[in-house]
Parts: sequence; structure tokens; C-alpha cells
Amino acid sequence: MSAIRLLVLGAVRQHGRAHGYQVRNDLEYWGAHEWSNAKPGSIYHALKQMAKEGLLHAHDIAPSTAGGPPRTEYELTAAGEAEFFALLRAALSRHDQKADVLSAGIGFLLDLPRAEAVALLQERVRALEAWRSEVTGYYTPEGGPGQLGHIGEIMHMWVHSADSGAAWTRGLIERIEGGAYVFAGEGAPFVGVLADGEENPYATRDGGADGGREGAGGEGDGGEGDGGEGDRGGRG
Amino acid sequence: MSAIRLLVLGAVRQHGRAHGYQVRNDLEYWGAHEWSNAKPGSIYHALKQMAKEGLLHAHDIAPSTAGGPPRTEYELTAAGEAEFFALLRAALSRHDQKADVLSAGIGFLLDLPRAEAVALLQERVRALEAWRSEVTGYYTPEGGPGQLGHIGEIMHMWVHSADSGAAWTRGLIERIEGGAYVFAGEGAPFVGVLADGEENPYATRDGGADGGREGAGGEGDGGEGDGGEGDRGGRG
DNA sequence: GGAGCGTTAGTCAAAATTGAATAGGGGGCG
DNA sequence: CGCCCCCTATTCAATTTTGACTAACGCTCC
Repeated sequence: MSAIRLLVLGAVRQHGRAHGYQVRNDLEYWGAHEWSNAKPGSIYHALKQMAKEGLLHAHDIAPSTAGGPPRTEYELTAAGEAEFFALLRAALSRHDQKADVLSAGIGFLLDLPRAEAVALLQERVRALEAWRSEVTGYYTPEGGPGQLGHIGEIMHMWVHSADSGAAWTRGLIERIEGGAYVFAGEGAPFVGVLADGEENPYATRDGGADGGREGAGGEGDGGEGDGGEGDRGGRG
Repeated sequence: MSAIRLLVLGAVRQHGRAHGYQVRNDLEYWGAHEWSNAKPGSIYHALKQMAKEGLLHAHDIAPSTAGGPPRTEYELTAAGEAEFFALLRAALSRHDQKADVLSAGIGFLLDLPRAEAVALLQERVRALEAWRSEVTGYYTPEGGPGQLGHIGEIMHMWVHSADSGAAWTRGLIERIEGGAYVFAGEGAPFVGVLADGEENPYATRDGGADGGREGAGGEGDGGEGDGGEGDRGGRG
């Protein structure tokens, strides 16, 4: 599973109803183009595909006031809602997910009830620990470690990353249990999408039209001094 | 860049000359099917593609003694040799690589001279540190952290993973500088491929042909990076 | 007043990836 | 002695992902 379906479902869901370009903008707003494969082509493909699968309902809309081709708006169906939560739970609880999927899961963490979020993250810690012991058991059969030569370094790296992932997850659990953030059912929901016409304070100004792309993976562009104001943020 | 090209080039290179099935077996031997997208289809595709690009030279060979279709053996060209080292250096030194690419890079680490391996890993540490400060600068503009709500947790996770990756890399550098392993030009090279007829001690025994999957059981889908599930082992 | 540029919105062809299928021979077994 | 499964190798169709391209409209600058 790549992160794209979760991201797209979640973006549409937070809007209630959204067209492709809106989704694309939200993902840029979240920085998702930095850490996931959220390119325009993938987004539109995912929307169409999931509409075909009955997870989204498509409405054809006349061309907007501001030019451009006719667009299609999407809405989650009941099946889409179920799929969203299934993907979200998997993203948070399974160790065998790439970092982009986990990032997307964190992005939608508040769509879950607090208790479930904690439970899923605890499950993640357990899975990481189990995986760790499986890896070490597998790679150090008898004659002790070192037999494998430098190939053992690969195992070493994975173990290190499992430990570090578990530590981070434990920290997050603590913060959540300590009362951080406003989860589903706890009051005014966190709004993580751009309102109509709202400017993206984190825009990189190079992901939109055809401009020259800079490097991948979190480089490029620095920073707009302006912090996100409005209603993002914290607990009440 | 996915890891597959580096893995395939490296496998063929260590053999001198190899056909697709040998490469596939080596990758399984290294456990690469656990942490990368090394499926048969991808391997054969990569071989053909790179042959078309002039990185590999293809020899058509009559069907082997032990049944099966006619096969093709591949050998690195000079361009392939250059590409292998370019990919390897990028895999080791750049922070913006997925874990599977880094794993593959570690697997071929000894194909480099010791001094260069250390230099590349030091470059990696520098890149991770630079990236870390870029991410923190980008996500915490003024009013301090916390403004972003839980979205800040995504940044937190990436920073954590950068720190942990840097720490691991530093450890590896120390081990190498301390004299561990035998690098290129230092004597008999480490042989990391299966000799003809040698049995793969780490075989999963479930990746082979079609046929009846035995009790493969219910782990189901298991995503991409799934580490070592399944019934490996059972060794002595 | 029109040339060029940016924004909105989406399409498309090519490449990569996946999961399953194919094919032929050998070995064990009832 | 025929059947079925397993091993050797590879191919294929379907799906996903990528990167570049299209096209309409408004705004600004000269």
C-alpha cells in the first residue's frame, strides 16, 4: 500500500467534497509532496480509481468561474469511509509500513478517538518489538553474530531503526495521554485543509505549475517567515 | 530511484556473469525480498531495461541441462560498472533515500575502498544534519513550536529519524575505521553470492514456483517492507 | 489592446511494479 | 506407469507511478 490512497481519502473527507486540484493543494499544504509520492498524476489516478471502486462518489461540475477545464468533485461513500479508517489503522499500528504511510497516518491521527489512537500506537510498539526480536533471531542463528560479515550491518540498521521508531512512538503516546491535541468527539475538530481562497502559508511555489523542481526529500525552498495562523493548533 | 537497479547490477557484478534466476536467488539469499521491491517481475524487467540502455551485455544461452526455458546471461559493460558505482555512492551518501536503497548500499559497501566508504558515510551524516536543521527551520518559523498542532508530530518524527540515522551512521563509521571488514583492494574479496548449486541457508521456501502454497497461513497481504515474517528459519 | 505570464484544473504516454501464469523436465509414489 | 508436485527459468497482463503536456481564463504591463 502506498500512502496516496490514505492521503487522498483523508483530504476529501476533511473537505466533505473536493475536486482534484483542492486535494493536490492540501497535500502540498501538508508538505506531503516532500515525503510521499503525491504527484498530480497519482492524485488524479487515485481519485478515479477509488471512484471506480465505489469508495468515492463523483459529481461532474461545470467549469469554475475562474477558468480551467470542467472539474469533478468527489465525496466519500460509506465504503470509502470504512476504507479510510482501515487504512488509517493499518498505517498507525503496523511496523511494516514505510515512513510516508506513517506520516500520513499521523496527519489524520485526530480523526480517531483518543483512546483508539493510543491503542493503535501501543500496538505499533508491540509490533516493532516483535519484529526486532524476529530479525535478531533470524540473523544470528548459532555461531554468534559476525558470521555474516558486513551483511550483518543491514540487520544492525533495521534493528536500530526499529528501536528508534519504538522510542518515538512511546513519546507520542505519552504526549497524547498527557492531554495533547483535540481528538474526534472532543469538541471543535482540527481543520487541516485550506479554506476556499485561503493562501497556503507553506507553499513552496514550485509544485504548482511547471516551474523548475528542486531536490527531493525535504530540500529546496526555505522558508516563508510567516507562521500558520488561523485556527490551526493546539488544545483549547 | 528504487533499489532494484543497484541490487541487480551488484548481483550480476559479483557473479561476473549471471542469468535472471541467479540474481533472483541471490537477492533472496540477502533477504532483499524482505526489505525491497525485489520481485521476479521487477528483476527481469530491470535486467532487460538495463541491457537496452547499454549497462548490461546480454548473451543468449541454450536451455540448461535441468529443464526450463532458454535463458539469458548478463554481464556488466563499462557503462554498467560506472552506473553501479554512481548508484552505490548516491545510496550511501544521500539522506533522501529510502531505507531499502540504503540497505542495498550497505550490502555492496565492501566493493568500495575503505577510505571512500568512510568519506561517503561522513557525507551522509553531514547531509542528515543539514536536512534536520532545514526541517526544523521550515516548520517552526517564529511563534515557537506547537502552532502546527499535531502536524508538528510529523516533523518531530522526521527529525527523530534523521537523528537516529545519523547516530547509526556514526557507529558504522567507527567500526569501519576500527578495521572491521575487508574492503576492495585489501585482499580476498567477500563473496556474497551463492555458488552454483549451493543451497541457500536462508531460503524461505515459499518464493519459488507457482504451485500449492503450503500452510503459508494467514499473514495475508503484508505490505512492502515487511520484515521477516513468515516461516523462515526452522534451522537447526 | 494584446503579448505574455500565472493560476486553475486535468490529461496522457511512457516507465516501473505487481501478482499470477507459463512451460518443460525430474522424482517419488501408489 | 501415470499422476501430481516441485524446481528451473522466464513471461505477461494489469495496475501504479512518473514527468511532461494541454487548455482556458484573468491580470498586468507596455
